[in-house]
Amino acid sequence: MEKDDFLRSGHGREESHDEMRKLDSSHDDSHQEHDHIIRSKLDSTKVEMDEAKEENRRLKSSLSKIKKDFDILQTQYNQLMAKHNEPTKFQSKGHHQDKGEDEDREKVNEREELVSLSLGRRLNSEVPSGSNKEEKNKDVEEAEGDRNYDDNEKSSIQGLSMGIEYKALSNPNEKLEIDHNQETMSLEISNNNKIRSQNSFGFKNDGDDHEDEDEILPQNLVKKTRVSVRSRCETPTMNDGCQWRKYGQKIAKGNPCPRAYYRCTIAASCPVRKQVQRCSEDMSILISTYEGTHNHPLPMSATAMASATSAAASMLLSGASSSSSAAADLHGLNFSLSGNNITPKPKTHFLQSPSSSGHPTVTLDLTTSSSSQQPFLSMLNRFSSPPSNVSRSNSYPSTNLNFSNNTNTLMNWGGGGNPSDQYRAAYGNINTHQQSPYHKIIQTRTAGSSFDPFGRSSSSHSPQINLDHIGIKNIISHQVPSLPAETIKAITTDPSFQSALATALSSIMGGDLKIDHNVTRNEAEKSP
DNA sequence: CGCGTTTGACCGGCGC
DNA sequence: GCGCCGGTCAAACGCG
Repeated sequence: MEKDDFLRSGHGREESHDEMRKLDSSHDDSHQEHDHIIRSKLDSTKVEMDEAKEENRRLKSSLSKIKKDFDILQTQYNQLMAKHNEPTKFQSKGHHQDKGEDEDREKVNEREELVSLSLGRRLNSEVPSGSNKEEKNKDVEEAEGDRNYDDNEKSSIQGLSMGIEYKALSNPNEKLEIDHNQETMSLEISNNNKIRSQNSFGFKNDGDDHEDEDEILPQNLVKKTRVSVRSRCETPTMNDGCQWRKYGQKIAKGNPCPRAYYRCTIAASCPVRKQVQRCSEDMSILISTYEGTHNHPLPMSATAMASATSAAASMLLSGASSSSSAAADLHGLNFSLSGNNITPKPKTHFLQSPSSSGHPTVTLDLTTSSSSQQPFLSMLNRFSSPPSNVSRSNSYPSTNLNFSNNTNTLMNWGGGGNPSDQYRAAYGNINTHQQSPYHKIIQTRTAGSSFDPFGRSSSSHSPQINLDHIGIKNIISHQVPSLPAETIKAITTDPSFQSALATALSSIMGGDLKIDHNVTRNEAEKSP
């Protein structure tokens, strides 16, 4: 039936063309021509039917994979929930090193092997100085509770946890095929703070678990963690779809270009700040640095960047941050990691960038030219508002979503064409109940409520899985260990991580319909 | 007139 | 304690 809808929706225009032609032919009274037309029409329809069948088959297999993944995650989630219901099991152990503790540790490790993009950082100042294990358990419990926090409570737990609706790619390694754009990107992570982390992949940064027990208070990290995006951008600012108000400008030392300070104005109480500065070495490079967590739903046009930055931040927190220097490829993103306390910065201009201020900073470097980086950037652009040089009255974000049918992979937003057509392709299908292959996904996503790509899902009823609860838990403290590059690569190339990130991006893009429709105004940001 | 930007003043952290 | 620097504030200003 989907196939029929597909055929009807996809080829209606052709049919009407043929109708016209039919009329013309009847005018000529040429039966031969008429037969020929019908035959050719039959042929083309046949071909299209075959294509539709093929498409259908692909989608079916994708669906089954998704189902399978979902079952697995569901099981794991249930296991976690069960474990969380027995908190004493972990808490009462303290520093004792007995066999039971080892068992618990194994369980924790087992649990942490699950897919997660936990970016949670908490402002709670009552973080006990107890054992790491206790803190870890507490983290899990708090993460569990995050979903239920209201806004007030959120303010005290400004996590970067990504509440991600489960909508996995059928294949984590599937590339996001998106048409090309002018900008390219890679990801670079630097960390100016001394950070030690333990992550879900079963490694620790070094053996000094017992030294430096005085960890950085989470609130410090919340305040200081930043995600910096470097992009080649001719316009004064890179439009990320969010709404910003400039509140200051400063000439930073070492860079003749002024640094502009923006704050998010979508919500009055939104703590998110952004700094925009041109790179002194290459004026065509724009460095946008984001800090904080949106405490409100974002327009779809802003979610791509927000999710990208949150994903990058997750890497920072998941141990990748505390690395020396490494690089990896993540769904077309080049993740290169650096900790400037350990190794020379791979790019000197970082010293002049806003990330040099001592904050743990994740930098998304969109400036390196790599075809594999195109998809992600295209994604950002696709969901961004028109350039800021368009008239402000017309600066509502254009959603260039295209869930067109002629896709070879599950995640294909390509197709180009004019944005309104793409919008129709994406939403028209939904409104007219002509199911695009992604209709169900969109519906599922729409069923959920708002989503904060920087932070957490604000819905507790939607069929979302906050990956906070199913995997990586990180403990960040003062010391920057030197994580082997292989380890970092292992993180970023981990299929689970890739899949989670891709899922995050895809779910955000596919699912913020509700949010987007609620957004009544989203001006393109003005140039500083 | 309202809203956003500009820009000098101010504040706090950090290093010496 | 002092100076430097990054970051923020808020009055003045400009624009639609």
